[in-house]
Amino acid sequence: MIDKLEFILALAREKHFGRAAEACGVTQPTLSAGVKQLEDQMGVLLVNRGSRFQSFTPEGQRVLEWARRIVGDSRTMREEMNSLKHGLSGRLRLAAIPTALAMVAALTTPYREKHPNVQFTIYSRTSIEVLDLLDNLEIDAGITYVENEPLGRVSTVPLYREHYRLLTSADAPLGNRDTVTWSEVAQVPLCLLTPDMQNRRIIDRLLKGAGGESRPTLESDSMILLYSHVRTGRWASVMPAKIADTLGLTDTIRAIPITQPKAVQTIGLVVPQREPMTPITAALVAEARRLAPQLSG
Amino acid sequence: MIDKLEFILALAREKHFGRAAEACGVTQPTLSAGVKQLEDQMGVLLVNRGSRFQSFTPEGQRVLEWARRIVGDSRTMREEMNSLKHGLSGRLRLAAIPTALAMVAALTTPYREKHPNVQFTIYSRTSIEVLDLLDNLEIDAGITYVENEPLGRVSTVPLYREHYRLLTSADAPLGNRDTVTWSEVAQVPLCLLTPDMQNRRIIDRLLKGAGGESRPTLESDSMILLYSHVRTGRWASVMPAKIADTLGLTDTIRAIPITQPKAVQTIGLVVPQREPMTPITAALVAEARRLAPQLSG
DNA sequence: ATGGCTTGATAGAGACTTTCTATCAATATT
DNA sequence: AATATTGATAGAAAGTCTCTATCAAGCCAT
Repeated sequence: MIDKLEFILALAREKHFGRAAEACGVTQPTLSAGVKQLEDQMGVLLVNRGSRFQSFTPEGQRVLEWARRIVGDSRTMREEMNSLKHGLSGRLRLAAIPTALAMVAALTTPYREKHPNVQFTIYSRTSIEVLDLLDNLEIDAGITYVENEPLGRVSTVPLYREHYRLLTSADAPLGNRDTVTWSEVAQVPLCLLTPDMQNRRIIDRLLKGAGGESRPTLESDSMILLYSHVRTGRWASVMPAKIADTLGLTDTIRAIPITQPKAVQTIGLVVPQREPMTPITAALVAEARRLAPQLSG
Repeated sequence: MIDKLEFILALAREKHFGRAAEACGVTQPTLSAGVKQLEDQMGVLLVNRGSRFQSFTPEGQRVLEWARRIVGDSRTMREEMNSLKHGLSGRLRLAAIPTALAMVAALTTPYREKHPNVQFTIYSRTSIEVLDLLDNLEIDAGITYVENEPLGRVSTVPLYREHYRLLTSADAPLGNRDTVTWSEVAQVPLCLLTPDMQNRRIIDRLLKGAGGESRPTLESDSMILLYSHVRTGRWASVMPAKIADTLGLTDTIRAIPITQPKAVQTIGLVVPQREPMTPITAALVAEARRLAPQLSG
C-alpha cells in the first residue's frame, strides 16, 4: 500500500510512467499496475491518461497530498527507529540556492562534529526547485529566501541576512570607492546568475528601482563561474556579502558595500511542516537555531 | 505495511496476540508473523513477551504512535475518496458518557437530515473509555467532559453546560422545595452512577465539598436504570438538567435545581486532533458548532 | 498520408509473500 | 503434578507481485 503511494509521488515528480517506474526501481508495467490498483481500491480515477500521462484528476491530487503525508510519516518512523538503534545515522539531503552554498559549511561542520555517522548530499538549486524537492520528499531540508515568495507548507528558521556587494577589480571604474549606490552599479556591465534564480530577480528589481536596467554581460547558474570571471579583473558582479567573503578576496578584487537603498534579504532553513521531524532533520534545525545568532552579523 | 501497523494497534487495545488477531480478522500466527516482520524491518524489538504479551518496548510505543497516525491518515484518505464518489456515506462511530446520551439525538437528527446515507453506531462509555476508543481509532468522535481531566491529543467543541438537579418524588423530604443546596442533597439516600463514571466523581466531590459524604443506596452504569428507580417515587438521584428534562417528568417526580455552590460542567464533542478530518467527522463537528449556541441555554 | 518512435496497457510465467492449519514449548493456574 | 493458556514455529496452499514480451494508440517527421 505505502509503496503504491510512493508510485504516485514518483509519478507526480516525473509526469511519466516509465521514468517514475525507474525512479522507484521497478518496471513500467509494475508501476502502471500499482497505480491501477490504487484506482480500483479507491474506486476513482487518479490519473488522466490518453496514451501518455496527462495530469492527475482532482481525486488524484488529493491522494497525492495524502501520499506525501503518509509516505513521509512512514519514512520518519523508520528513521526514528534507526536512530534509536544506531544513534543518529543515515543521509541528510539538502538543497540550497547558489548564493547560500558558501554558508552551508557553517551548518554541516558543527553538525558532523556532533553526529559523525550522518552523511550529506547537497544540491544547488533555484529557490523554486528547493521547495519542489521538499514537497516531493526528495530532500530533508532546504536553504533559501524565507520572506519574498510564497513558501507553502514548510517551517522556517532564519539563518542570516543577505547584504549586497559590488565585486570588481580595484582599478576598474568605481573600484576605489568605499560604498556605491544601486544606480551606480546599474552603469557597470555585470556577471549575474540566470533569471530563474531568485537572487537575480531580486537584483533586477533593485537595479530597476534605481532607474537602471539589468543587462548582464554574462549569466550563469554557477557562483564559481561568476567568481572566476570577476577574478580575472576584467568583469564585475553583484554578490551577497557572505559568499564574497567566503570566496576570499585578493588584493586586486574588492567587495564594495552597495547602499541606497540598503537591500537586505533573509535567508533561512526550510523544513517540511510536520511533527515530529525525522531525527536527522530535527538535529539540523537545532543546529540552525544555534547558528543563527552568530551569523546574523 | 499498513496492515502490519493495524496489527500493532489491535495489539495495543487487546494486549493479547490471539484476541488482536481475531479483531483483525486473521489467525494468531499471521499476526505474530506480522509483528515480527515489523520488528525485523525496524531492527528493534517492539513487544516484550515472555510466553505471553507483556508490554510494548519504548520503541514499540513510538511505533504505536506512528501507527495511530499512519493508519488514521490512510483511513481518512479512503473515506475522503469514498465521499467524493458517493457523497457522504459510511458509518459514524460515536461514544458518549451516559449523562450526555440524551442529547446525542440533537446532534444525530439534523446530521441525518443533511446526510441520509451515513449510519450511526453509538456507544455508552465512561469518559476515560471514550478517550481510549478515540486514541485507538475505534470511534470517530466522543462526547464527554472537556474541562476537568486531561484529554490528550484531541480537539474539542463545547456543546453545553451541565447543571445539576435533585430528582425526587414530590412527597419525599425536600420534594416541595424550589431549590436545594448540596449540603441538603448530601442528607438524602441517592441512586448514582458507578464510581468509574466521571459524573459520579464530580458529584462525590460536590457532596464532600458541602460537608456530606457520598453513600449512594444504589449504583449503576445505566441512566435508564437510575431513572426507573426514581420514577417509582421511592428513590432519589442527582442528574444533569438536560437528561432530566429529556427523560420527561411526571406530576409526582420533580427536578429541583441544586444551588450553593452552583456547579457547572462543560460537555463537548471530542475528535482526534488531526488535519484534515474524515469528511464524516468534519460534518459532525460542523453540526456541533451549529448546535452549541442553541443548547447552551 | 505513412512509417518510425514514444508511451502506457495487457498477458502470461515465475518468484516471492502471505496466510492458513497443525503442533510445540513455555509459563500460569488449579 | 495436571491442565489450560499463550505465543512461536513448520510446512503446505493460496495469493500477490514483478518481470519479460508484446500490443495499440497517439505523435512526429518526412
